[in-house]
Amino acid sequence: MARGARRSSGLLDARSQAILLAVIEEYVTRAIPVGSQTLVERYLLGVSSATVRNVLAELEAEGYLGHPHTSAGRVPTDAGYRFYVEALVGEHALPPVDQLMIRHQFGQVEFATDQWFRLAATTLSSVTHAAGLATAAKPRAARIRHLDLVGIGDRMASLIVVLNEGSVKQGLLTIDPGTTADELAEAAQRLNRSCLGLTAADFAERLRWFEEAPIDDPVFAFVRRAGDRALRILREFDATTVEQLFSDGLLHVMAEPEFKASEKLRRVFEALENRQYLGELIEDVTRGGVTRVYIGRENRPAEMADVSLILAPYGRPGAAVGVVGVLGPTRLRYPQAIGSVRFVSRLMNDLVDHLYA
Amino acid sequence: MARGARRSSGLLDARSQAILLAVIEEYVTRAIPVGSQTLVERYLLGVSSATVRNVLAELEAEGYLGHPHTSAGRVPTDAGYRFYVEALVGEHALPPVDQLMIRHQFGQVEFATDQWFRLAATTLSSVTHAAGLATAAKPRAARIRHLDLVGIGDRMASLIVVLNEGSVKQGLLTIDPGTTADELAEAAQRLNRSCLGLTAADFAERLRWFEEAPIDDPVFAFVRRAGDRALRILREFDATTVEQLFSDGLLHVMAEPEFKASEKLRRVFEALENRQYLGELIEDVTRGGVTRVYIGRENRPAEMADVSLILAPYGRPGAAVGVVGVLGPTRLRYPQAIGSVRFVSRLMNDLVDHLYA
DNA sequence: GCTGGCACTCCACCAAGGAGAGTGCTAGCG
DNA sequence: CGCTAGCACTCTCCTTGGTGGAGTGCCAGC
Repeated sequence: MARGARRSSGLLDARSQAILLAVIEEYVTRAIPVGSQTLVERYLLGVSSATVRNVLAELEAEGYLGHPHTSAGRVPTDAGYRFYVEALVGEHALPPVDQLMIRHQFGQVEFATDQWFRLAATTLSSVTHAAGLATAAKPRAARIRHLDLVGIGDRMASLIVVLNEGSVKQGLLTIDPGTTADELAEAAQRLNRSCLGLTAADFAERLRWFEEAPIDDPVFAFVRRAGDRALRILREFDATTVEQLFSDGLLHVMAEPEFKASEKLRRVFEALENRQYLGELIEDVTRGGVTRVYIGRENRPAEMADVSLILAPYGRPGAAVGVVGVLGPTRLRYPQAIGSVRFVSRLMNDLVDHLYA
Repeated sequence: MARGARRSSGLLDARSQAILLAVIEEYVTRAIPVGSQTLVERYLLGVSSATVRNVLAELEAEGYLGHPHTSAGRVPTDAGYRFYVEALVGEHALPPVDQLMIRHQFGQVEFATDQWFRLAATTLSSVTHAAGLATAAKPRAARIRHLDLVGIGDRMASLIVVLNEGSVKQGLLTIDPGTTADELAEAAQRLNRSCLGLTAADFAERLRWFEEAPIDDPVFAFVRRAGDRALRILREFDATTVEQLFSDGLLHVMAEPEFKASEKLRRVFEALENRQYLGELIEDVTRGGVTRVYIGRENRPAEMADVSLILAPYGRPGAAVGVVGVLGPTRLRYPQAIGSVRFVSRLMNDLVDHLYA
């Protein structure tokens, strides 16, 4: 029997696909289980509701649709969404007007690196009506581009570390009262000469070499101390998987009917807060170098079973990489969301490229 | 009639106060309206439930208690909490063990200014089980302490601006390809010489003075451009009321029974997101210089009618000030929360003081 | 002025029942 | 042989009505 053969192969004929598509789009917009009647009325399928019911039953057997209870309409399963994303729709480009608006906004912060990531999160959130996520671009191993020492008050100095990808870190350092600005500058210069372009590992080596130098020079002792502090900053930076995560619009998700009046979303937030899983995903995505979609239970943590994530990498694989994306209910406008995420990731790519051009 | 006189004066005798206290503490811990029976059973008041009922009726007439419906127990009103905070309990100091733990945590980030604020928010959140808030210390008018220019790639330079209170801002700048590190350093030095300690207004003046200098010197033109960029950074900094707001533990609030399954909290978040009202409060608190408690409807925006805020200033009024605090349901453990907030604000004070010692 | 007693009120909870939506199945049609 | 019309069935949702219980307000008596 042809039908049996098709079922086991997992392929769907055109009509089944059309109906699956209709179910998903209907469910995504209305958030209520969809029945055969509705489909016939709204999607002009040219067949009767009974026929549609037969097809729906098949789609359910294949695992693409589910049933909240016996006499309810159909709801897409994670597998249904997966098929939808991969075979049925792919990606929708952002409307040109949105593209223009977003480009404009990014244009305004072109020279303020620290705002890029925040803006990426905000933009994605407002365009997709889901939560927007963005991590700062982070190199696998930071290199020092520049060091500076600035006196703050009488017994404190601020150690400023500029990393190769352009981000700036800062730490405090105690100094002897009476240390002059010139002495600080001198110390900074010495450090700069000896540590430019070094990673934490190399820098540690270099400092060990310092260690063997004579101790009696007070400036030298200070240089060593500042070096230690810089090394610590560097190591802390390397150690964190997700340096900074910006998120915006978690409220949007909160407003979705499936999360109204429910404990679920709180769990999701909690899972997000500890960064563990997100860190892994980001690792995944940056390593893979392509946009990834994680639907519902495809997320390992149980708390994330009701949300989907779309993540895209940006940056230069050799130098520094980050991730942008959205988080929303599994009932997500995937084509639009994927398009938006990829658009923003390309924009971020361009911005980061400028830094290395 | 003495009772009538007392009622109009708004003063309460010892027993009424004891009962009001009992109602509030009971309600704060159990989150269910409290009846006369419960009070007699749990608080050993030495009188019968009927007497308690009479007192409760008086307290309600005075406006300290409310009634969800005719046959329900009593619930404190905002005025009730207000009286409780001002006349009945005041502030509870944090348990020494918590103090020690918090001091320890702050000790670990003593030299990483950018982590102070985040830690303050996190700490307050975990100690009070409400949302913790903290703004970075911000001077009324920023002054430049130090400028630096660092080449990034071939046609970009990072402009680093260290402000007087120690925070570091950063912006990008295009440069002519082939500009050497020495030229950048030279430009930075020139800027430093002429703008040290200036506010945005003074700096603008100085730059105007630059304007009139001969244009043909290419380094000079660049210095001018970098100056403009620095000025913009300075002005942006001055313009924002709340430079950075760290919050943590909004989840705690979400878990409270009054917000479970309700739209209310989402509104609160939204009201928080636009920073308008919070900015005003912070202005209030820093100007007043003392810890303030805003209970329920005392908050102007209607969305905030169900939450209370406790905010305390820290920093040096002349130099830089910030705010720490908590946000929770009106049903809050005020004494503990106030104590915690003030403790953390004192800690932050000490930290900031180090910068100016 | 306090207390015990009592009638009253109102919510929370549960069960019953009807409307509605949607299904699965079957017989019949082209 | 696939599609369709019809129909019985199922399950949710909503409304309705009834009950128990918690808590109040008031009154008479100590």
